[in-house]
Amino acid sequence: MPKAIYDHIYRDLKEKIETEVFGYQELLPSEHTLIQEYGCSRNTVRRAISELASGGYVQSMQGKGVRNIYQPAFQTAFTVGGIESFLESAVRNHQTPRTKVLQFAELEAGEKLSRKTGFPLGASLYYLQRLRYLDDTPLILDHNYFRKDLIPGLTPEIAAHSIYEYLEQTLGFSIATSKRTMTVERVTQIDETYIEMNDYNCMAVITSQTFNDDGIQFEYTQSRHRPDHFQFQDVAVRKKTG
Amino acid sequence: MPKAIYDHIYRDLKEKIETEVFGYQELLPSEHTLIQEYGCSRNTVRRAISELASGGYVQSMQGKGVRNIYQPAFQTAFTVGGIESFLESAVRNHQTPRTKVLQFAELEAGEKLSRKTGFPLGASLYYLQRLRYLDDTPLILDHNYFRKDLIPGLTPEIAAHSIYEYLEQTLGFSIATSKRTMTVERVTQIDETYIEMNDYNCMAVITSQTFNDDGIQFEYTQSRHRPDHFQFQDVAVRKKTG
DNA sequence: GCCGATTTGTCCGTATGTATC
DNA sequence: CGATACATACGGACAAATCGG
Repeated sequence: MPKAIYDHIYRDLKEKIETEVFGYQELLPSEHTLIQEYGCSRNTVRRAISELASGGYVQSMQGKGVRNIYQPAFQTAFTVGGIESFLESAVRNHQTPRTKVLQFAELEAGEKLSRKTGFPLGASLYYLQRLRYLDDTPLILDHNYFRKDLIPGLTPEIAAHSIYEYLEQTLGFSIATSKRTMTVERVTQIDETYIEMNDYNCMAVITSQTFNDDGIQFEYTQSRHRPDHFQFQDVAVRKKTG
Repeated sequence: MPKAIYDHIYRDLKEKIETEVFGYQELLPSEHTLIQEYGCSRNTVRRAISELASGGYVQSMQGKGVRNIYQPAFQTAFTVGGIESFLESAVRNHQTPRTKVLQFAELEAGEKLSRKTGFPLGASLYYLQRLRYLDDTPLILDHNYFRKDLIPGLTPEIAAHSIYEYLEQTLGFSIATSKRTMTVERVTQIDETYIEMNDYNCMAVITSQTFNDDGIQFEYTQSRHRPDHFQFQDVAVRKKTG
């Protein structure tokens, strides 16, 4: 719960951009002006602007100003921007989520699994298979591996609701960084068993390693999406070559 | 070409992480120590660390330190992290790139095209269709739209080499922000004409809008990849809910 | 549990450089 | 050329979280 000043300014400017108080291609007020408006230091204003820039809202131009590059018409519904649980994403998109736990097992990370997941050799893991429904249509098949020692008391009931909520609310444990890889893979027997593929022979696959706020990896997940309901957005900023 | 101090520190620490001078899960030297080592201010050190964090190299923990979360074994070859041209990406992955220009046309942005691409209504555009080979195998089919007024003198010959290089080297014009969307779509007739699909009936599609350093969108591209050679990596950081 | 030392997080004010207009 | 705007960097202050004694 950041009540930091820079975060307040960030949210305020973001909202003004989203509601088109500042139009597309317009310049934002100068740093000097914003300092007056918010009654804070230059660093604080700059931090807020810098976060807007990394989110693709604005672009700073030395000597010129800060341009709004946010196009409201391009904001599509089903996004997977930051770290977001299935439940949170569904709610944000006004969809009804449901989860069916297909498998709930415990196992140990052998050499092969350790190399694949990034968990230390011999780690005790939960393995879950979960089918995710949106508005009663099965669309996503998840294979989750969690470190057992970091998630005490995980049950199929919790897994059917929201593991992230359990982590954050009950265990007071927060998610910090997630490294993800997106690929396209052929459908498997299991995919076809649970998901109506409509002739698609591929799945959109997100493989992720997730770290808690101590920098310890507690999750490895392969999330297999039906292609026609998959979308992933991203903003990249070019590094100056030097 | 940033010769900024923070960038020097960033690169230095990044290399020490990549070459395992700092091991996975270890703590980096404290800010205080780094200040001594580099003989600079705390803000400068913090900026370097902050960039490492957003790249998924480290994670800061208040009161504890900064943990290295970089796993060398997980660095796969074919990545599409930041903004990178086809040519640059191929070189980085030690592959031989080749481009064949299939179409080179000029057209005007009508209402439909304007809505699709984000270009202003009536803008004069170049439309290109390009087939991209890696090690002599056709793998990617690009549909590019460029704003003609921003890219004077574009020719099929330039398009066959590298448009980005032309922009940066010849026009002295730099790329700043790119907004991208990844989806999976069914193969089209055109895809199948040029790319050997091996029974795949989908393509991995990256749709991107790219802005120059004046914050003006100069490009809209749909890049269609054969699934078995597509991979996209990403690092996300969880925002504290508040 | 308390306290002090350490470490990161936030914020301020200022100075100087660079690019634009 | 001077004025404006963003970029980099410094040094200092205080807060918050952690850790060891």
